[in-house]
Amino acid sequence: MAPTSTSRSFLPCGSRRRRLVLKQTQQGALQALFQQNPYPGIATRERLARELDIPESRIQVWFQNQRTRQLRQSRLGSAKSHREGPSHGQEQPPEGRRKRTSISPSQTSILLQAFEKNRFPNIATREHLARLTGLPESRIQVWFQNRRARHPGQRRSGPMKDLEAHPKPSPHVTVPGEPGPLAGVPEAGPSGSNCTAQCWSDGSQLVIGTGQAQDGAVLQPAHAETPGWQQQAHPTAGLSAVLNSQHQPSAEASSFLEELFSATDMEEDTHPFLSGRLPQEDAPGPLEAPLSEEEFQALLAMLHDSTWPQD
DNA sequence: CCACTAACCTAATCACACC
DNA sequence: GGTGTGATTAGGTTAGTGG
Repeated sequence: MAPTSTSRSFLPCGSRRRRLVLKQTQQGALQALFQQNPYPGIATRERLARELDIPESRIQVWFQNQRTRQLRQSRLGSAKSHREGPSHGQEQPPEGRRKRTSISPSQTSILLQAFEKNRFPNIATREHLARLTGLPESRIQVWFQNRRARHPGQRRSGPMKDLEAHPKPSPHVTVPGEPGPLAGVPEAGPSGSNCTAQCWSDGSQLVIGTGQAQDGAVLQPAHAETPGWQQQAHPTAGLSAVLNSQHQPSAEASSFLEELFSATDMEEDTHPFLSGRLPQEDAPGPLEAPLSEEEFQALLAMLHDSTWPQD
């Protein structure tokens, strides 16, 4: 792993999820549970999520980080006597995993389009995709991770562009055909030198500040996880059914894809949603203004054509 | 300024569905 | 059994928070 000299120094403000600050009580509860079981299954994580009012994906991340911390600690302390590996000597059988999410062809299509434009979507983009697809943001994130891992250089039609647009020099991997850490991205400098403001008015309207082409993508603020419909993980819930019935390409889809596709070198979306705090947990809300599948596909095709002329 | 840690990443692997 | 892909893991890096 290269030390990422170039790193994501250009990571714009707002490219990450808002950092969660855990309360004492939340910390305590998590710690307590961690002692009992450092590898909680989906059911436990969901329960914790409800009880602590923290998105399940954040709980998952917290446990990941916590395990890392503890391993590191125990290694530093007593370089021995600590078994590594997930088994951790817990007697309880491993809890169930999250139910496999089934992603429909139309959802996949949306994700693929986004992927081809930007392999490293930031939180706002992921949230948007979550809305468009009806999938939880955390699943979108995982989808992109898997996709990047399995289709490193995959570039169906955007030759160079894609490369130059590479949002963020990947920390390590350099794939054949991959731009490598630099990619000549006109980065704006680390300290948000370039983060020209735009406002986000909670509705659906946003005003972009003087963005440059690269930052042209317009994005919504990052709302954290997506609770409501996200009951998907519930063992009893028929996820696919929910998804299929829920996923309806909406007007929102078109506007987002428009943004997505118009930002030719879009790369990492550099739009902060400055204005203070965002509502802590904001469900994406139901998809609105549905389009028919055909309309949506037509729209996609149209957008595709208009933005990938060279293919 | 600096330590801590949430968020994010890759790489490897497991798990499951489908052929 | 092979393939594709979602889920999870370890472990590393980045960047926000708070002392």
